[in-house]
Amino acid sequence: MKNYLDVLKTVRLFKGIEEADLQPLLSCLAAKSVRFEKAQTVFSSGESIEKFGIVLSGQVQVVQDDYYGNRSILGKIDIGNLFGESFACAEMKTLPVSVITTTESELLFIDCHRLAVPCAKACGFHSRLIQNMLSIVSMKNISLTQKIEFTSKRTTREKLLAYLSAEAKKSGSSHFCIPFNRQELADYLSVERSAMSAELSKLRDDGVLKFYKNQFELL
Amino acid sequence: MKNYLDVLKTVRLFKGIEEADLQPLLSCLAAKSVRFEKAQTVFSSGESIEKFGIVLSGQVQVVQDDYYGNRSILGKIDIGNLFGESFACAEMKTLPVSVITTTESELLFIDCHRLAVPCAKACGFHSRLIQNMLSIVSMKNISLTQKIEFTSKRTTREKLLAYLSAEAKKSGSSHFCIPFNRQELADYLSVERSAMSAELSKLRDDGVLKFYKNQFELL
DNA sequence: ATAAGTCGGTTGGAATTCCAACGAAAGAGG
DNA sequence: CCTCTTTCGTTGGAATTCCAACCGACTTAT
Repeated sequence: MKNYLDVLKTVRLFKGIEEADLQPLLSCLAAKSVRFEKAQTVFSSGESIEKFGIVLSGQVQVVQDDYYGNRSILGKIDIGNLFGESFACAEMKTLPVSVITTTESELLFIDCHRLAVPCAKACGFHSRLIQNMLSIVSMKNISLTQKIEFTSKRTTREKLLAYLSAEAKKSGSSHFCIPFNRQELADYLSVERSAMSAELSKLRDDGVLKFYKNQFELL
Repeated sequence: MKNYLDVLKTVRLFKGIEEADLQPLLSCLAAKSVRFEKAQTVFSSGESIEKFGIVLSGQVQVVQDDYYGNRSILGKIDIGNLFGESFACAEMKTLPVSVITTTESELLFIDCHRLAVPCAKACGFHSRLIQNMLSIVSMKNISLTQKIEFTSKRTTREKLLAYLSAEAKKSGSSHFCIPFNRQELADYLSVERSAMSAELSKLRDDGVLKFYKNQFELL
Protein backbone atom coordinates (compact mmCIF):
# COMPACT_ATOMS: atom_id res chain seq x y z
CA MET A 1 0.00 0.00 0.00
CA LYS A 2 1.22 3.47 -0.88
CA ASN A 3 1.60 5.88 1.97
CA TYR A 4 0.40 8.86 -0.08
CA LEU A 5 2.95 11.23 1.49
CA ASP A 6 2.87 13.39 -1.62
CA VAL A 7 -0.86 13.86 -1.18
CA LEU A 8 -0.81 14.33 2.57
CA LYS A 9 1.65 17.18 2.49
CA THR A 10 -0.76 19.17 0.29
CA VAL A 11 -3.72 18.71 2.64
CA ARG A 12 -4.73 21.99 4.25
CA LEU A 13 -5.47 20.27 7.54
CA PHE A 14 -1.79 19.37 7.84
CA LYS A 15 -0.43 22.75 6.86
CA GLY A 16 2.60 23.73 8.92
CA ILE A 17 3.40 20.18 9.90
CA GLU A 18 6.73 18.72 8.84
CA GLU A 19 6.67 15.93 6.32
CA ALA A 20 8.61 13.70 8.66
CA ASP A 21 6.02 14.20 11.39
CA LEU A 22 3.06 13.14 9.26
CA GLN A 23 3.25 9.40 9.80
CA PRO A 24 3.55 9.54 13.60
CA LEU A 25 0.80 12.14 13.62
CA LEU A 26 -1.55 9.87 11.69
CA SER A 27 -0.98 6.96 14.02
CA CYS A 28 -1.50 9.30 16.96
CA LEU A 29 -4.85 10.27 15.42
CA ALA A 30 -5.67 6.62 14.76
CA ALA A 31 -6.27 7.51 11.13
CA LYS A 32 -7.44 4.61 9.00
CA SER A 33 -7.15 4.29 5.28
CA VAL A 34 -9.82 2.35 3.41
CA ARG A 35 -10.06 1.41 -0.25
CA PHE A 36 -13.43 1.73 -1.97
CA GLU A 37 -14.65 0.46 -5.32
CA LYS A 38 -16.37 2.77 -7.77
CA ALA A 39 -19.94 3.82 -6.87
CA GLN A 40 -19.76 2.57 -3.30
CA THR A 41 -21.47 4.35 -0.41
CA VAL A 42 -19.04 5.90 2.06
CA PHE A 43 -21.51 7.66 4.35
CA SER A 44 -25.23 7.03 4.17
CA SER A 45 -27.82 9.69 4.95
CA GLY A 46 -29.52 9.07 8.25
CA GLU A 47 -26.52 7.62 10.02
CA SER A 48 -24.40 9.47 12.56
CA ILE A 49 -20.71 10.02 11.90
CA GLU A 50 -17.80 10.79 14.19
CA LYS A 51 -15.16 10.57 11.51
CA PHE A 52 -14.50 12.76 8.53
CA GLY A 53 -12.63 11.74 5.41
CA ILE A 54 -9.73 12.85 3.26
CA VAL A 55 -9.52 11.78 -0.38
CA LEU A 56 -6.10 10.21 -0.98
CA SER A 57 -6.95 9.01 -4.48
CA GLY A 58 -10.04 9.01 -6.66
CA GLN A 59 -13.05 11.21 -6.05
CA VAL A 60 -16.23 11.25 -3.97
CA GLN A 61 -19.53 13.05 -4.37
CA VAL A 62 -21.72 14.54 -1.68
CA VAL A 63 -25.32 13.92 -2.71
CA GLN A 64 -28.71 14.65 -1.21
CA ASP A 65 -32.03 12.92 -1.76
CA ASP A 66 -35.11 15.04 -1.20
CA TYR A 67 -38.50 14.05 0.15
CA TYR A 68 -39.58 12.73 -3.24
CA GLY A 69 -36.40 10.74 -3.76
CA ASN A 70 -34.77 13.08 -6.30
CA ARG A 71 -31.02 13.02 -5.90
CA SER A 72 -28.93 16.17 -6.37
CA ILE A 73 -25.16 16.52 -6.30
CA LEU A 74 -23.99 19.03 -3.70
CA GLY A 75 -20.32 18.80 -4.49
CA LYS A 76 -17.40 16.80 -5.75
CA ILE A 77 -14.39 16.23 -3.52
CA ASP A 78 -11.06 15.68 -5.23
CA ILE A 79 -7.69 14.41 -4.05
CA GLY A 80 -6.34 16.14 -0.96
CA ASN A 81 -9.68 17.54 0.16
CA LEU A 82 -11.87 16.84 3.17
CA PHE A 83 -15.47 15.67 3.29
CA GLY A 84 -17.96 15.30 6.11
CA GLU A 85 -15.91 17.45 8.49
CA SER A 86 -18.79 19.83 9.23
CA PHE A 87 -21.18 17.01 10.01
CA ALA A 88 -18.67 15.16 12.15
CA CYS A 89 -17.64 18.28 14.07
CA ALA A 90 -21.23 19.42 14.54
CA GLU A 91 -22.06 16.04 16.05
CA MET A 92 -25.19 15.69 13.96
CA LYS A 93 -27.40 12.81 14.94
CA THR A 94 -28.64 12.15 11.44
CA LEU A 95 -26.59 12.90 8.37
CA PRO A 96 -28.70 14.81 5.80
CA VAL A 97 -26.48 13.81 2.88
CA SER A 98 -24.77 10.74 1.50
CA VAL A 99 -21.21 10.38 0.26
CA ILE A 100 -20.45 8.03 -2.62
CA THR A 101 -17.36 7.27 -4.66
CA THR A 102 -17.36 8.18 -8.33
CA THR A 103 -14.21 6.16 -9.01
CA GLU A 104 -12.15 3.59 -7.18
CA SER A 105 -10.81 5.60 -4.23
CA GLU A 106 -8.51 5.46 -1.24
CA LEU A 107 -9.97 7.37 1.68
CA LEU A 108 -8.43 8.31 5.00
CA PHE A 109 -10.71 8.57 8.03
CA ILE A 110 -9.99 10.59 11.15
CA ASP A 111 -12.04 10.75 14.30
CA CYS A 112 -13.15 14.28 15.12
CA HIS A 113 -12.80 13.83 18.87
CA ARG A 114 -9.21 12.75 18.50
CA LEU A 115 -8.48 16.19 17.15
CA ALA A 116 -9.83 18.01 20.17
CA VAL A 117 -8.58 15.75 22.93
CA PRO A 118 -4.84 15.89 23.68
CA CYS A 119 -3.29 12.49 23.06
CA ALA A 120 -1.61 10.41 25.73
CA LYS A 121 1.81 11.05 24.27
CA ALA A 122 1.04 14.77 24.45
CA CYS A 123 2.32 15.20 20.94
CA GLY A 124 2.84 18.77 19.90
CA PHE A 125 0.78 18.77 16.73
CA HIS A 126 -2.65 18.96 18.22
CA SER A 127 -2.88 22.71 18.62
CA ARG A 128 -1.71 23.16 15.06
CA LEU A 129 -4.25 20.65 13.79
CA ILE A 130 -7.03 22.28 15.76
CA GLN A 131 -6.18 25.70 14.44
CA ASN A 132 -6.08 24.33 10.91
CA MET A 133 -9.43 22.65 11.29
CA LEU A 134 -11.01 25.75 12.81
CA SER A 135 -9.52 27.80 10.04
CA ILE A 136 -10.83 25.49 7.31
CA VAL A 137 -14.37 25.42 8.66
CA SER A 138 -14.37 29.15 9.38
CA MET A 139 -13.15 30.09 5.93
CA LYS A 140 -15.82 27.95 4.35
CA ASN A 141 -18.24 29.76 6.59
CA ILE A 142 -17.10 33.16 5.43
CA SER A 143 -17.28 32.29 1.76
CA LEU A 144 -20.75 30.79 2.17
CA THR A 145 -21.95 33.92 3.95
CA GLN A 146 -20.55 36.07 1.21
CA LYS A 147 -22.20 34.02 -1.50
CA ILE A 148 -25.53 34.40 0.28
CA GLU A 149 -25.07 38.16 0.38
CA PHE A 150 -24.72 38.19 -3.40
CA THR A 151 -27.44 35.73 -4.31
CA SER A 152 -30.02 37.20 -1.94
CA LYS A 153 -30.12 40.42 -3.97
CA ARG A 154 -33.30 40.71 -5.96
CA THR A 155 -32.14 41.42 -9.51
CA THR A 156 -29.34 40.12 -11.68
CA ARG A 157 -27.95 43.65 -11.83
CA GLU A 158 -27.77 43.93 -8.07
CA LYS A 159 -26.19 40.49 -7.75
CA LEU A 160 -23.54 41.42 -10.27
CA LEU A 161 -22.80 44.74 -8.63
CA ALA A 162 -22.63 43.17 -5.18
CA TYR A 163 -20.23 40.51 -6.41
CA LEU A 164 -18.08 42.80 -8.53
CA SER A 165 -17.80 45.51 -5.92
CA ALA A 166 -16.75 42.89 -3.37
CA GLU A 167 -14.08 41.67 -5.77
CA ALA A 168 -12.94 45.25 -6.36
CA LYS A 169 -12.74 45.87 -2.64
CA LYS A 170 -10.88 42.61 -2.07
CA SER A 171 -8.31 43.37 -4.74
CA GLY A 172 -7.92 46.90 -3.44
CA SER A 173 -8.28 48.30 -6.94
CA SER A 174 -11.03 49.25 -9.34
CA HIS A 175 -9.31 47.00 -11.87
CA PHE A 176 -9.39 43.27 -11.14
CA CYS A 177 -9.82 39.76 -12.54
CA ILE A 178 -12.48 37.29 -11.52
CA PRO A 179 -11.87 33.53 -11.18
CA PHE A 180 -14.95 32.53 -13.22
CA ASN A 181 -15.98 32.42 -16.84
CA ARG A 182 -19.50 33.62 -17.65
CA GLN A 183 -21.22 30.28 -17.14
CA GLU A 184 -19.47 29.69 -13.82
CA LEU A 185 -20.27 33.20 -12.63
CA ALA A 186 -23.92 32.71 -13.57
CA ASP A 187 -24.01 29.43 -11.65
CA TYR A 188 -22.31 31.03 -8.66
CA LEU A 189 -24.80 33.90 -8.58
CA SER A 190 -27.76 31.62 -9.40
CA VAL A 191 -28.80 33.54 -12.52
CA GLU A 192 -29.20 32.82 -16.21
CA ARG A 193 -26.01 33.12 -18.19
CA SER A 194 -27.63 34.91 -21.11
CA ALA A 195 -29.58 37.30 -18.89
CA MET A 196 -26.41 38.00 -16.96
CA SER A 197 -24.50 38.62 -20.16
CA ALA A 198 -27.15 41.06 -21.27
CA GLU A 199 -27.07 42.81 -17.92
CA LEU A 200 -23.28 43.12 -18.08
CA SER A 201 -23.62 44.81 -21.45
CA LYS A 202 -26.23 47.16 -20.07
CA LEU A 203 -23.99 48.03 -17.14
CA ARG A 204 -21.22 48.78 -19.63
CA ASP A 205 -23.56 50.96 -21.70
CA ASP A 206 -24.67 52.73 -18.55
CA GLY A 207 -21.04 53.60 -17.85
CA VAL A 208 -20.90 51.67 -14.59
CA LEU A 209 -18.11 49.31 -15.57
CA LYS A 210 -15.79 48.10 -18.30
CA PHE A 211 -14.75 44.54 -18.96
CA TYR A 212 -12.73 42.39 -21.27
CA LYS A 213 -12.98 38.63 -20.76
CA ASN A 214 -12.58 38.09 -17.03
CA GLN A 215 -10.91 41.45 -16.42
CA PHE A 216 -13.24 44.05 -14.95
CA GLU A 217 -13.06 47.70 -14.02
CA LEU A 218 -15.60 49.56 -11.92
CA LEU A 219 -15.99 53.21 -12.85
CA MET B 1 -18.76 45.29 37.77
CA LYS B 2 -21.22 42.46 37.32
CA ASN B 3 -19.74 39.06 36.56
CA TYR B 4 -22.57 38.10 34.20
CA LEU B 5 -22.60 34.49 35.40
CA ASP B 6 -26.26 34.18 34.44
CA VAL B 7 -25.37 35.12 30.87
CA LEU B 8 -22.21 33.04 30.65
CA LYS B 9 -23.94 29.80 31.57
CA THR B 10 -26.25 30.19 28.59
CA VAL B 11 -23.41 30.70 26.10
CA ARG B 12 -23.14 27.76 23.69
CA LEU B 13 -19.35 27.94 23.73
CA PHE B 14 -19.40 27.05 27.43
CA LYS B 15 -21.91 24.23 27.15
CA GLY B 16 -21.03 21.30 29.37
CA ILE B 17 -18.85 23.38 31.67
CA GLU B 18 -19.81 23.67 35.32
CA GLU B 19 -20.93 27.06 36.55
CA ALA B 20 -18.27 26.99 39.24
CA ASP B 21 -15.56 26.41 36.65
CA LEU B 22 -16.46 29.40 34.49
CA GLN B 23 -14.49 32.07 36.32
CA PRO B 24 -11.21 30.13 36.46
CA LEU B 25 -11.75 29.17 32.84
CA LEU B 26 -12.11 32.78 31.78
CA SER B 27 -8.95 33.83 33.56
CA CYS B 28 -7.18 30.87 31.98
CA LEU B 29 -8.33 32.13 28.58
CA ALA B 30 -7.26 35.67 29.48
CA ALA B 31 -10.76 36.84 28.60
CA LYS B 32 -11.24 40.57 28.88
CA SER B 33 -14.50 42.39 29.36
CA VAL B 34 -14.87 45.86 27.87
CA ARG B 35 -17.70 48.34 28.16
CA PHE B 36 -18.76 50.23 25.03
CA GLU B 37 -20.99 53.23 24.58
CA LYS B 38 -23.81 53.18 22.08
CA ALA B 39 -22.80 53.40 18.39
CA GLN B 40 -19.11 52.71 19.02
CA THR B 41 -16.96 50.69 16.65
CA VAL B 42 -15.84 47.37 18.09
CA PHE B 43 -14.07 45.94 15.04
CA SER B 44 -13.29 48.02 12.00
CA SER B 45 -13.21 46.60 8.48
CA GLY B 46 -9.69 46.30 7.15
CA GLU B 47 -8.08 45.44 10.45
CA SER B 48 -6.94 41.98 11.49
CA ILE B 49 -8.45 40.34 14.56
CA GLU B 50 -7.26 37.51 16.78
CA LYS B 51 -10.06 37.82 19.29
CA PHE B 52 -13.72 37.15 18.95
CA GLY B 53 -16.43 38.61 21.13
CA ILE B 54 -19.35 37.53 23.29
CA VAL B 55 -22.19 39.93 24.03
CA LEU B 56 -22.71 40.08 27.82
CA SER B 57 -25.18 42.94 27.65
CA GLY B 58 -26.56 45.17 24.94
CA GLN B 59 -26.37 44.35 21.24
CA VAL B 60 -23.94 44.69 18.34
CA GLN B 61 -24.44 44.77 14.59
CA VAL B 62 -22.25 43.25 11.93
CA VAL B 63 -22.23 45.68 9.00
CA GLN B 64 -20.59 45.78 5.61
CA ASP B 65 -19.77 48.75 3.43
CA ASP B 66 -19.61 48.08 -0.29
CA TYR B 67 -17.40 49.64 -2.92
CA TYR B 68 -19.68 52.65 -3.22
CA GLY B 69 -19.89 53.19 0.52
CA ASN B 70 -23.40 51.80 1.02
CA ARG B 71 -23.69 50.14 4.40
CA SER B 72 -25.79 47.02 4.87
CA ILE B 73 -26.56 45.16 8.06
CA LEU B 74 -25.49 41.53 7.94
CA GLY B 75 -26.79 40.57 11.34
CA LYS B 76 -27.61 41.55 14.87
CA ILE B 77 -25.94 39.77 17.77
CA ASP B 78 -27.85 39.63 21.02
CA ILE B 79 -26.90 38.74 24.58
CA GLY B 80 -25.09 35.43 24.94
CA ASN B 81 -24.06 35.16 21.32
CA LEU B 82 -20.67 35.25 19.60
CA PHE B 83 -19.43 37.58 16.91
CA GLY B 84 -16.30 37.62 14.79
CA GLU B 85 -15.44 34.01 15.61
CA SER B 86 -15.23 32.95 11.97
CA PHE B 87 -12.94 35.82 11.07
CA ALA B 88 -10.72 35.32 14.09
CA CYS B 89 -10.48 31.55 13.59
CA ALA B 90 -9.87 31.89 9.86
CA GLU B 91 -6.96 34.23 10.57
CA MET B 92 -8.11 36.73 7.97
CA LYS B 93 -5.64 39.47 7.24
CA THR B 94 -8.29 42.08 6.50
CA LEU B 95 -11.71 42.01 8.06
CA PRO B 96 -14.40 42.52 5.39
CA VAL B 97 -17.00 43.72 7.89
CA SER B 98 -17.29 46.10 10.81
CA VAL B 99 -18.90 45.50 14.18
CA ILE B 100 -20.64 48.36 15.97
CA THR B 101 -22.71 48.62 19.12
CA THR B 102 -26.37 49.55 18.79
CA THR B 103 -26.71 50.19 22.51
CA GLU B 104 -24.40 50.57 25.46
CA SER B 105 -22.85 47.10 25.72
CA GLU B 106 -20.55 44.95 27.78
CA LEU B 107 -18.45 42.70 25.54
CA LEU B 108 -16.16 39.83 26.45
CA PHE B 109 -13.16 39.18 24.22
CA ILE B 110 -11.32 35.88 23.92
CA ASP B 111 -8.19 35.17 21.94
CA CYS B 112 -8.72 32.44 19.38
CA HIS B 113 -5.25 30.97 19.80
CA ARG B 114 -5.79 30.54 23.51
CA LEU B 115 -8.55 28.11 22.66
CA ALA B 116 -6.36 25.86 20.60
CA VAL B 117 -3.19 25.91 22.67
CA PRO B 118 -3.28 23.94 25.92
CA CYS B 119 -2.70 26.31 28.81
CA ALA B 120 0.23 26.08 31.22
CA LYS B 121 -2.01 24.84 34.03
CA ALA B 122 -3.22 22.09 31.71
CA CYS B 123 -6.78 22.84 32.71
CA GLY B 124 -9.25 20.24 31.59
CA PHE B 125 -11.70 22.49 29.81
CA HIS B 126 -9.81 23.05 26.63
CA SER B 127 -10.93 19.98 24.74
CA ARG B 128 -14.52 20.73 25.67
CA LEU B 129 -14.16 24.33 24.53
CA ILE B 130 -12.55 23.29 21.28
CA GLN B 131 -15.29 20.80 20.53
CA ASN B 132 -17.91 23.43 21.31
CA MET B 133 -16.25 25.97 19.06
CA LEU B 134 -15.86 23.46 16.23
CA SER B 135 -19.47 22.47 16.70
CA ILE B 136 -20.71 26.06 16.62
CA VAL B 137 -18.84 26.95 13.45
CA SER B 138 -19.71 23.65 11.77
CA MET B 139 -23.40 23.93 12.53
CA LYS B 140 -23.46 27.44 11.13
CA ASN B 141 -21.76 25.98 8.10
CA ILE B 142 -24.40 23.32 7.63
CA SER B 143 -27.30 25.72 7.96
CA LEU B 144 -25.69 28.15 5.51
CA THR B 145 -25.18 25.37 2.99
CA GLN B 146 -28.76 24.28 3.36
CA LYS B 147 -30.05 27.81 2.90
CA ILE B 148 -28.04 28.09 -0.31
CA GLU B 149 -29.57 24.87 -1.59
CA PHE B 150 -33.02 26.35 -1.17
CA THR B 151 -32.37 29.83 -2.47
CA SER B 152 -30.40 28.68 -5.50
CA LYS B 153 -33.49 27.05 -6.97
CA ARG B 154 -34.86 29.04 -9.86
CA THR B 155 -38.53 29.55 -9.06
CA THR B 156 -40.44 30.39 -5.91
CA ARG B 157 -42.26 27.09 -6.26
CA GLU B 158 -39.02 25.12 -6.31
CA LYS B 159 -37.61 27.07 -3.39
CA LEU B 160 -40.72 26.36 -1.36
CA LEU B 161 -40.72 22.67 -2.23
CA ALA B 162 -37.02 22.34 -1.48
CA TYR B 163 -37.46 24.01 1.89
CA LEU B 164 -40.66 22.23 2.85
CA SER B 165 -39.45 18.80 1.81
CA ALA B 166 -36.30 19.35 3.85
CA GLU B 167 -38.42 20.26 6.85
CA ALA B 168 -40.59 17.21 6.29
CA LYS B 169 -37.54 14.99 6.07
CA LYS B 170 -36.03 16.57 9.18
CA SER B 171 -39.18 16.09 11.21
CA GLY B 172 -39.49 12.54 9.92
CA SER B 173 -43.15 13.10 9.10
CA SER B 174 -45.22 14.54 6.28
CA HIS B 175 -46.87 16.75 8.90
CA PHE B 176 -44.69 19.44 10.47
CA CYS B 177 -44.46 23.02 11.71
CA ILE B 178 -42.09 25.64 10.40
CA PRO B 179 -40.36 28.23 12.62
CA PHE B 180 -41.22 31.21 10.39
CA ASN B 181 -44.23 33.33 9.65
CA ARG B 182 -44.86 34.18 5.99
CA GLN B 183 -42.72 37.31 5.90
CA GLU B 184 -39.81 35.59 7.62
CA LEU B 185 -40.05 32.60 5.31
CA ALA B 186 -40.06 34.90 2.29
CA ASP B 187 -36.99 36.71 3.60
CA TYR B 188 -35.25 33.41 4.32
CA LEU B 189 -35.92 32.11 0.82
CA SER B 190 -35.22 35.51 -0.79
CA VAL B 191 -38.62 35.78 -2.47
CA GLU B 192 -41.57 38.15 -2.39
CA ARG B 193 -44.01 37.49 0.40
CA SER B 194 -47.10 38.00 -1.78
CA ALA B 195 -45.74 35.93 -4.64
CA MET B 196 -44.85 33.21 -2.18
CA SER B 197 -48.29 33.34 -0.66
CA ALA B 198 -49.83 32.97 -4.10
CA GLU B 199 -47.54 30.06 -4.91
CA LEU B 200 -48.46 28.33 -1.65
CA SER B 201 -52.11 28.61 -2.61
CA LYS B 202 -51.37 27.20 -6.04
CA LEU B 203 -49.48 24.29 -4.50
CA ARG B 204 -52.49 23.65 -2.29
CA ASP B 205 -54.83 23.80 -5.31
CA ASP B 206 -52.51 21.43 -7.18
CA GLY B 207 -52.90 18.96 -4.35
CA VAL B 208 -49.21 18.99 -3.44
CA LEU B 209 -49.61 20.16 0.13
CA LYS B 210 -51.96 21.38 2.80
CA PHE B 211 -51.31 24.07 5.38
CA TYR B 212 -52.87 25.95 8.22
CA LYS B 213 -50.86 28.84 9.65
CA ASN B 214 -47.34 27.47 10.14
CA GLN B 215 -48.42 23.82 10.09
CA PHE B 216 -47.76 22.07 6.80
CA GLU B 217 -48.42 18.68 5.30
CA LEU B 218 -46.86 17.32 2.13
CA LEU B 219 -49.10 14.97 0.16
C1' DA C 1 -67.21 48.05 21.78
C1' DT C 2 -64.33 50.38 18.90
C1' DA C 3 -60.06 51.40 16.98
C1' DA C 4 -55.57 50.17 15.55
C1' DG C 5 -52.27 46.87 14.25
C1' DT C 6 -50.70 42.39 12.41
C1' DC C 7 -50.86 38.60 9.38
C1' DG C 8 -51.89 36.19 5.33
C1' DG C 9 -54.27 35.68 0.77
C1' DT C 10 -55.50 37.87 -3.70
C1' DT C 11 -55.03 40.62 -7.80
C1' DG C 12 -53.36 43.16 -11.93
C1' DG C 13 -50.04 45.50 -14.44
C1' DA C 14 -45.05 46.56 -14.77
C1' DA C 15 -40.59 44.79 -14.72
C1' DT C 16 -37.53 41.11 -14.88
C1' DT C 17 -35.99 36.63 -15.84
C1' DC C 18 -36.04 32.41 -18.31
C1' DC C 19 -35.40 29.80 -22.39
C1' DA C 20 -34.05 28.50 -26.85
C1' DA C 21 -31.76 29.78 -30.55
C1' DC C 22 -28.42 32.14 -33.28
C1' DG C 23 -24.05 34.31 -34.60
C1' DA C 24 -19.40 36.04 -33.96
C1' DA C 25 -14.86 35.43 -32.11
C1' DA C 26 -11.11 32.75 -30.43
C1' DG C 27 -8.62 28.52 -29.80
C1' DA C 28 -7.40 23.54 -30.64
C1' DG C 29 -6.15 20.04 -33.55
C1' DG C 30 -5.55 17.85 -37.88
C1' DC D 1 -6.52 26.34 -44.09
C1' DC D 2 -10.40 24.13 -42.43
C1' DT D 3 -13.28 22.14 -38.98
C1' DC D 4 -14.84 21.47 -34.48
C1' DT D 5 -15.49 23.28 -29.98
C1' DT D 6 -15.99 26.65 -26.54
C1' DT D 7 -17.18 31.04 -24.97
C1' DC D 8 -19.89 34.94 -24.90
C1' DG D 9 -23.11 38.58 -26.56
C1' DT D 10 -27.79 39.26 -28.54
C1' DT D 11 -32.64 38.71 -29.29
C1' DG D 12 -37.63 37.91 -28.81
C1' DG D 13 -41.43 35.76 -26.83
C1' DA D 14 -43.05 33.04 -22.83
C1' DA D 15 -43.05 32.61 -18.04
C1' DT D 16 -42.25 34.35 -13.63
C1' DT D 17 -41.51 37.70 -10.25
C1' DC D 18 -42.02 42.16 -8.33
C1' DC D 19 -44.73 45.79 -6.48
C1' DA D 20 -48.43 48.24 -4.61
C1' DA D 21 -52.65 47.97 -3.08
C1' DC D 22 -56.61 45.95 -1.00
C1' DC D 23 -59.40 42.78 1.87
C1' DG D 24 -60.71 39.76 5.59
C1' DA D 25 -59.59 37.40 9.93
C1' DC D 26 -57.62 37.98 14.38
C1' DT D 27 -55.44 40.22 18.26
C1' DT D 28 -54.53 43.91 21.29
C1' DA D 29 -55.13 48.31 23.39
C1' DT D 30 -58.08 52.04 24.88
